[in-house]
Amino acid sequence: MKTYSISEVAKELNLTVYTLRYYDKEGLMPFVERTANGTRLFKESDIEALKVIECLKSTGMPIKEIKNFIDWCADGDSTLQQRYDMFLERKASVEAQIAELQKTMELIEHKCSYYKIALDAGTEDVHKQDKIEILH
Amino acid sequence: MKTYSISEVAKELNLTVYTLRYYDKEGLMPFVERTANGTRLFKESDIEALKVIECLKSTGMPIKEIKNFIDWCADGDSTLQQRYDMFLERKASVEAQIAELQKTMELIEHKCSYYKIALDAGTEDVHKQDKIEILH
DNA sequence: TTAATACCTATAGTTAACTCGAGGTCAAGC
DNA sequence: GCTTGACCTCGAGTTAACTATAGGTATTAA
Repeated sequence: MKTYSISEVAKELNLTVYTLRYYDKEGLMPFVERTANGTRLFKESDIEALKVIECLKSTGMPIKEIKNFIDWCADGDSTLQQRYDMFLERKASVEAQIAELQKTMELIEHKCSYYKIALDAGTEDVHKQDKIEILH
Repeated sequence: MKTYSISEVAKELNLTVYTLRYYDKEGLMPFVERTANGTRLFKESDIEALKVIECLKSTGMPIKEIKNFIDWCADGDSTLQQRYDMFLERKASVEAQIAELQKTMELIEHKCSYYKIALDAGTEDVHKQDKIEILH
């Protein structure tokens, strides 16, 4: 079975080898095997697992909680409920984050048009008839 | 003109007074006036400005960059272009973040249904005919 | 055979964004 | 007059997630 070195995996996942070793130290990669002298050998399935870890990280989940999930995976079927609940919770969290970003986007777009108008006029004074605001 | 104390503003914006003082120390609130003995007096417009700061923060912008923007605001019309460009850049960044979260959401939803099926079956083995994966 | 290169561990340092404690001022209420 | 509570500054401490360094081993290339 084909295996990959830590630097190959780092390149593939756009991480540094430092980061991967850090994740390992934090217990996120207990499944990665080693050679007799200690060098990590990543399997294809390990890379897939790391992609799931990256996915969880991109939802803003802290590493310690991701470790809980990894531990549950090793515990087998008795933790199916926890894992299901975790993903439902992640789903709700991501939905909330998207909603928040969309709300943020409204203000940003308002600022874009505000500054477009000011720039075309050459001065912010063009907005003086708006309710007074110091910072737009 | 009505003014607000730091704790009133903290409550309104869901921040702590520590955080507000920290922002001030970092130069995000040069416009907030003080009483003779040093107590901050927040105007309505200061609160509006802080909402813009919170908006920028929620786009992931670091405090030091937000400070640049605040400085530009104090510099007047000569910085209109920078401020416009900054908001265009924020807009692009937020769009990218939403797109990223939507991609994340796909995997999360896949995991939700994966675990729903496993949970109903009572075992993860129900997915054994899928391509072999260690971590789902 | 030696020199470069990729790997390893352990440990220390960095950065951002808070968070808190000590020590002090000041206005209001008893 | 004295206590309480909100405010202040300054500086130290915290936390997460890296990031880097030192010192060492093993494989490969000339």
